[in-house]
Amino acid sequence: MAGRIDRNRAAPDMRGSDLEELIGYNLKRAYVIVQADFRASLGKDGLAPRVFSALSLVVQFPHTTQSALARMLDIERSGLVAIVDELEERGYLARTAVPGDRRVQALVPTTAGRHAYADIIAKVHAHEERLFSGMTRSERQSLLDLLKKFRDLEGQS
Amino acid sequence: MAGRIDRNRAAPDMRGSDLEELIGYNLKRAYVIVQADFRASLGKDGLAPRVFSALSLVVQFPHTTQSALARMLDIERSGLVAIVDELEERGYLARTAVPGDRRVQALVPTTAGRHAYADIIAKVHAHEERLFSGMTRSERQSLLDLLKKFRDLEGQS
DNA sequence: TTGAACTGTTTACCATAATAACAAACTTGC
DNA sequence: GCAAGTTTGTTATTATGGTAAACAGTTCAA
Repeated sequence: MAGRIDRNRAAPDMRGSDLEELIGYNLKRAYVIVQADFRASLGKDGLAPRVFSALSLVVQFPHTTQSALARMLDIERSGLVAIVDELEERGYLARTAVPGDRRVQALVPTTAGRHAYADIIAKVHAHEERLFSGMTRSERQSLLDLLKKFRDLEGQS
Repeated sequence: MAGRIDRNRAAPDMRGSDLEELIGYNLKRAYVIVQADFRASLGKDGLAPRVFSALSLVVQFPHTTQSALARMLDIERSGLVAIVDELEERGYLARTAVPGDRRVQALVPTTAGRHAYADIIAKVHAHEERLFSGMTRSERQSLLDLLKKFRDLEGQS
């Protein structure tokens, strides 16, 4: 144990490092964990997080346009095309013509889409329940509230 | 205002949606905001977040190997090669031979690397200070603590 | 001493996203 | 009414960040 290079297989302890005290770094690490578990929970052929979030909004706010959806998700509308394509291919929504404006196509969930969403949101809730089971209800609520507060403060881009 | 499709340019209000109550979704949105501001704070030719985090650990834990560093950052060691290459090209660290094991190359920060890191960490602290200025000191500490607690619980992958 | 394991590395690949350009459709100012 | 500007959905291109598989050289353990 003298003068040897540390060659442990376990992750070395970084406690007290600058990194560990940065919110940004911890946010990223936490996000990676949650995202990986989300995917695992929805299975190999499950919806990717971004596709899920689009479906969620289409189910809860039917007849929104792609542009409006992109603004809600805060992504470019060009990026939404592939997401909507996938949801349409899965039969979860339809692009429907809007009388009065031939540019836009309102996004309408199908019955299958609403049913699939009900199943999926249940799995997602179970995933968060399991993943955060080591934290108390009030700790989870605090975390959620703090994240929302931060987004409210900085989100008016 | 009757029967018309919502065509506002501003981001529609998603308050009360399922998405807004998911920790994972809020985590991601917060992460995207912080990461974008991080990059903006370090400028066009500044270090990317992952390169910064590698430099941080090399400065604070000199003579670690690439494998150990990859475990600390929880990324694949193949992915670390390009990061270490960049830091070496910038003259911030050196790969040095380790007597007794010709496989490993200990990562040692240069004097320039330590000075650069001091500058950069100051900018990073200023960035977080500015970004979270809408939250009280104790709110920020709570957020940090909750994120660390979550990582501690789930991090033993 | 032979087989297993570890290190750094390259190559290939995948996922997520932004940017730029475009045609079609709509709106506005005159 | 009409020209100029704007919005919508779309494609193509590019950047980024990461994993997986394979490999040669080296070390370790039975």
